[in-house]
Amino acid sequence: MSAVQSPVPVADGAYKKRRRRRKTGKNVHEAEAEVEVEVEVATNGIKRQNKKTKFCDDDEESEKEHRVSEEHTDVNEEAGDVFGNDLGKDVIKNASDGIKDSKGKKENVTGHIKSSSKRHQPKVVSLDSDDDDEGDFFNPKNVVSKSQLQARAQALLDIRQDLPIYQHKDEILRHVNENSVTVIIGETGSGKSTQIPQFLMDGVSNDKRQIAVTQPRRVAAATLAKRVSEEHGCQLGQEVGYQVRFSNITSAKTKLKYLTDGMLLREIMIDKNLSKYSTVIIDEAHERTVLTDLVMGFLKQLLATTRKKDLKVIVMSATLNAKLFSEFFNNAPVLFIEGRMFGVDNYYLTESTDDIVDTMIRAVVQINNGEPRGDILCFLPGQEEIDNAVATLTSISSQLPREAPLIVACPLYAALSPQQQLRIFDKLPENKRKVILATNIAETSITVSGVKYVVDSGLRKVKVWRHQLGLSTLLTTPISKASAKQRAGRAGREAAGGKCFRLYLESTFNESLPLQQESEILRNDVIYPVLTLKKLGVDDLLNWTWLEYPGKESILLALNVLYSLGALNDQGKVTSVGEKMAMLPLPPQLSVVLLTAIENGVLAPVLEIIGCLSVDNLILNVNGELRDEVNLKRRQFCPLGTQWGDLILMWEYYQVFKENKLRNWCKEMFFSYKGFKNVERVIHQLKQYVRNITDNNSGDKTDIGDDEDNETTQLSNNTKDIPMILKSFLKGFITNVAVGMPDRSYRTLNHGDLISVHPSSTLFGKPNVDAIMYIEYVYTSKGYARTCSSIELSWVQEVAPHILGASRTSLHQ
DNA sequence: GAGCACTGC
Repeated sequence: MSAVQSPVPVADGAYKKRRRRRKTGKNVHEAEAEVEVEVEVATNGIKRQNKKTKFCDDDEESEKEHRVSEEHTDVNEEAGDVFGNDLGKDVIKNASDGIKDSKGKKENVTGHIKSSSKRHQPKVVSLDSDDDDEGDFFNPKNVVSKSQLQARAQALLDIRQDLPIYQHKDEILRHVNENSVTVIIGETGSGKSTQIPQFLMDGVSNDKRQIAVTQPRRVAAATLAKRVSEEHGCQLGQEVGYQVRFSNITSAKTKLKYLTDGMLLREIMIDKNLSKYSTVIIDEAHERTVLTDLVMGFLKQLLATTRKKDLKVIVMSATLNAKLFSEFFNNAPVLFIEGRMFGVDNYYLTESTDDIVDTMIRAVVQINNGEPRGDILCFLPGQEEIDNAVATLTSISSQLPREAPLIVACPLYAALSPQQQLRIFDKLPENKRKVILATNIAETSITVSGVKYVVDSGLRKVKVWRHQLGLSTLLTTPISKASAKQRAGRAGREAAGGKCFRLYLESTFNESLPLQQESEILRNDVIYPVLTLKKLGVDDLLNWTWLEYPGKESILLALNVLYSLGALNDQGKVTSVGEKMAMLPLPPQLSVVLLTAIENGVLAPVLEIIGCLSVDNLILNVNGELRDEVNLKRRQFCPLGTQWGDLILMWEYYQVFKENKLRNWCKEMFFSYKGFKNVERVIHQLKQYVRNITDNNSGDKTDIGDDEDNETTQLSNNTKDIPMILKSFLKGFITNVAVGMPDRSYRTLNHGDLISVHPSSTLFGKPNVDAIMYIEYVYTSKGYARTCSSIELSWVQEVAPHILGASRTSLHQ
């Protein structure tokens, strides 16, 4: 069975052009003109084509003008003329495809926000530099004088006042004042994330409480806080600050705080009433991360009870989902704000193909030969496709027509080292054109400047949790319309004339792409959410205020897992172990490991291994000729890891790093220096949590030796007790054991399924061991166990006596 | 026998 579906049949580089037209506020239904579009194809064997296509006004990507009714007027889509003109109908359709579905249903739509000419674009700062040794993204070191700050703020004020949103300050404030929940829909570039919080801050200067603005990503929280502090004319961390994991740049003076939604959830666990906040703004709600969903569920609950009168909630989202949010918060009013994106023309294939990389390359070559200057951003599903495309483009670039710019292909995905990632920001000479081949990382997380052309495969990889099977699979699937739009928008950030080439049929876009991606809470297991709810005393999980109900099966599975981990008792109440697990900033399984390690007296090494597991892309992949050489060099540091597998291997690497902390050593070994620095921060943070936990248990004190010269006997005595370290892990990953079979395969202990050691494991390619324990199971082309350790089967019985007997039968089938 | 998308505490 192939995991890769190719839903977007693609042809060899022939595009149908579809002009997108900017609306002017006149009758938008006026024109259906025909234009001749010439598409010149220059690769070998591809014909030159002339295509006639429609010039139509079904405007998905271009700037929109949202006209809306007087406040609280019910808008019926069928009755567009409540607006007094044809626009009304279109506004609703554009404003939210969700609303489009609800024919005849009522919507509260308020506000009218117009456009103006200049654009607002906060400076993009690369935070991924390998030189960043500091824990904080931004931390003001050199204090600037008050007058300098104010001069800067005054300069920025001109830009701010030119934003469309600025003209509607009073209107926005009025709606927020009159409603406990307001939904604000705004496109990229509308300035909603920077301006609305400031409006509120100016409006409630006598309130001692804070305004919180949540973001799904840490970098976004930090970047926004920095920008807004400048606009506000203060030092970052004074009136305006931010708080994310590992950095809290706030002070007693802070009125406006940007934070990640995970951070706010943590604050909810400490103070259910969020009493220090007057207003909570949920930004980027359309991304529908698990954490954002949970926060919204809690806010709804809070508004229904204790904070009914004095808490203001604002949900901010891109154009989709207005209906979902509005209905969830008891038909809260919806405000629309116009964005500042330039129009992007979309092109589609006229014929389908099954080789996405090949088609991508043809498209790039075609653009390079025929289109004016401007970088090309390509979206591909994964690393493999990107590496292939980069290799091909690099090899053919010298054979391209001399008059065309020279193609410089740059890969971009998370597993690349920071240095490699930074290549996308290089300035190139006139005669070269940058072609960035990226995963989804370029859709939201990394913004590249200079992009004028986007080539979109229409695919992405998604991790899908199958609760029936209890495992996750990594699937290549079609993106959603919302995603397609977001990707296309990357060509319209800086100038007009951007183009997006979609490597699928227009009918595929219209008819088969889903409106938006399935939310994360439906795709993932809900072990962490369920534990969080239990910790907060929610007993009736099935009837909790879920923004989207994850399903009974999924919840029951989570309850089962939590029960077997000891987090819940027979009655489904959270145990003292469960309480601790909920507070630890770790996945529940790793929390169990950590707590077990305390009992087993192997806390120090286990903490270090958990630290390594918590950091992504620590040990980088090496491709090509270097691979064997690097593997050989790495091996000299890990005599134990070679024998015991990946967990111990990581630990040995970390020991070497800890000794000298050499940047060059990391570079040579293809380890991420920055990653190891992050491991240190995780360990440091976890030690603080462990100290809190053990302090609360009087008499059961564990010295965790936070600093080097304070290492106690408990730490140093047992560090080489590998079996005890691995047994601690086994406690949390007892379900992830596979037994070595005589035919060199492995079969899982609980179901007897076939499983393979992932090629990235040190155990890969070695003779079978007695049994393996793995941290993660992924199904791609087949079932793979990642991060494997060699264990003895007898340990399973030792750690969890009930497991082995029960599963014998399935093994011998 | 040969390969993982992206976040968050």
